[in-house]
Amino acid sequence: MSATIKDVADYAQVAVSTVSRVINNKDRVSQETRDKVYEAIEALGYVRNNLAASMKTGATHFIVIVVPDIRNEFYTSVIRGVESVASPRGYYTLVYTTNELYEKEQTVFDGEFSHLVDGMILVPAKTDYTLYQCTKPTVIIDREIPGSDMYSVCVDNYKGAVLLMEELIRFGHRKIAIISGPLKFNIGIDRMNGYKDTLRRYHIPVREEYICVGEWFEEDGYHLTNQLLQLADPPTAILAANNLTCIGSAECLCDRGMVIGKDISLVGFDDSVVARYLYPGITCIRRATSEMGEIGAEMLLAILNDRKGDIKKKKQILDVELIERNSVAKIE
Amino acid sequence: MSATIKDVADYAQVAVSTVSRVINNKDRVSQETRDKVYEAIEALGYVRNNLAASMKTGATHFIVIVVPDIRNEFYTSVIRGVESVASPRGYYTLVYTTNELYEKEQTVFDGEFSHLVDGMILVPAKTDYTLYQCTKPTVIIDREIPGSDMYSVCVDNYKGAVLLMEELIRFGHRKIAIISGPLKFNIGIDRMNGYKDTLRRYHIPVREEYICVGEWFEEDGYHLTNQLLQLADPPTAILAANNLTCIGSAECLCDRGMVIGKDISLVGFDDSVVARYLYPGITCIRRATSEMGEIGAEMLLAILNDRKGDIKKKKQILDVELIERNSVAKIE
DNA sequence: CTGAAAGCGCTTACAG
DNA sequence: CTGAAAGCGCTTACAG
Repeated sequence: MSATIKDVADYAQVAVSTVSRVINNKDRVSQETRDKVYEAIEALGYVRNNLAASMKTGATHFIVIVVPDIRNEFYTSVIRGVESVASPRGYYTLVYTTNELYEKEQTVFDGEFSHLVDGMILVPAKTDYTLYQCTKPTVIIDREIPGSDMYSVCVDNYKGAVLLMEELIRFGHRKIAIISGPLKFNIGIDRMNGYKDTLRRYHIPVREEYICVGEWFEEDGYHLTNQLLQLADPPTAILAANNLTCIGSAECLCDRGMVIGKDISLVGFDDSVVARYLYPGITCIRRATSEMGEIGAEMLLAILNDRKGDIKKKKQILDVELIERNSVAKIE
Repeated sequence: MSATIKDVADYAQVAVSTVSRVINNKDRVSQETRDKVYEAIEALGYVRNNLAASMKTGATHFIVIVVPDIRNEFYTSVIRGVESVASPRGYYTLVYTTNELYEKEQTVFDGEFSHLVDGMILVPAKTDYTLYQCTKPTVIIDREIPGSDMYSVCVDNYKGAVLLMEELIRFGHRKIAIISGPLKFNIGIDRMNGYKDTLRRYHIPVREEYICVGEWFEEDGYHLTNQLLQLADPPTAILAANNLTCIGSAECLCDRGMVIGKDISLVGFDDSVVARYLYPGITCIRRATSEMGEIGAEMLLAILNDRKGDIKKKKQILDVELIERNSVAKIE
């Protein structure tokens, strides 16, 4: 087994409390004994068991970021953002994937992790977070639970949808469909409202058959697109309300031999490798993903270090931006 | 603070050892006291501090998977594979990203994590792992350190390169370049050997100017492709030896207005979203990524649970497969 | 079947 | 400046 603080103390012929003092740089310790201790540590290859320490101090210096799916580049960007601020501050970031399984999210909240981490950053998959209030400090990313008062950082989803709609309308589209996920969180609700409000503002009738609500997955994008194309009066443009549905939609279009940006128009919420590289490039909304992670981590660390005062706003809303590519055809 | 085993014991009016027995299902405990304990647990919302428990038992039931970059879908697939076998066996999987920073890998090896986890799965970024031998049980994924005797699971890199080369040659190519990463690990060495050996086998001269060695990143793929195209006698086909260099190469080609599969041919090692969706679809080698994670996790759990006998081979080599798409032009 | 006690590897008042 | 002791939340022989 690896050496313990006791081994070091014996080797250096001092008390364990002295060893503890030098490795924690606390109190005054004479240079002489300090040297002896370092020598012992070196000789024994000692590395402190932080977990044992945390039993006394209460702080583990671990934070966990919980995401629904690690293969979605949106989440990995957020993770990178979190790590980039946590690491230099001396916090380890653990990644936990729920794989969209409710039981796994439950696990986190029930506290299995709560002894391991000082706080968490959460991209929730489900909307029921009452239970969640009672555990460690937490910051929510991306999805806001309507009515909750938790710390959170989101983007301006409404504006994103509006920008997309205005772009389509500018190109002459009036038969515009939307493919969205569930209307439970802000991300569903706000984007849908942006869609409908913009139509109304331009006096374009809202047609129920153009509004598709599935889950946020690729397969939903695919089969809802299929469904739209079978309509008697199919849309000329589709707004896919997240990265996966956009990919699924594009896939469906390709499989049917339709050329995006010519035969049909497609715009997406969220940039992605696919949106970027799929010919001819898909016009979409870019939001500050890694920045969401960074800001979320800043908030969490502020809470953990009793600097709540540093947080100007409990709920941050970041701006979004339209990336124009070539997926929108001109309608005469 | 949350309730402890002592709180539960007090509430149920039994000894802490008794509580420990019922939550661990050890020894005989009368149904009556068992009920009392469960009642107390319920009432207090007790959840056991596994970390405290691990101080006595020595087992944390955490494993960590260390990857260089969490945004690379190859790694995330491996992670999914690991999780899918660890989770049902009662192990938590932690993800740790080194972001290609040597110091961070060092950290893991130096043992900061070793008290937290029972074992690790590692996709190494650097080749120097002598130090690494002395910590917790470990399984290496993807990259083999030449000469090491560690547990590992890799793919048949040599065969992959050969399949790609034969495909190009079948289409009439003789001026074939390769873009590779460093020739330190098996993944660099074996693929390069597959490239050269196949050329020789078909009596095609190996031209030094067609052999590009950079890092494994997108930007390397980009600028090495640029370099190749500026040659007096540029290649008609490029073999990009991993997913990122392939993406970078494709990007460069697009930026120069060249049509892949017509003006030039490109094949890649590793499938990816981009290879799949980038018009016209890039022919590449698919390897069993999540399976690598699964097998690695199986091995690690076998070691942790004293079932080393279940491991038939200390070093597993998985097969690869050619995915034909439309990125190879016919040379007359 | 159940309890009292020791100990896992640390930290932190409390003395000196 | 340094040491002895208590305690963090558990588990596990050892008694009874």
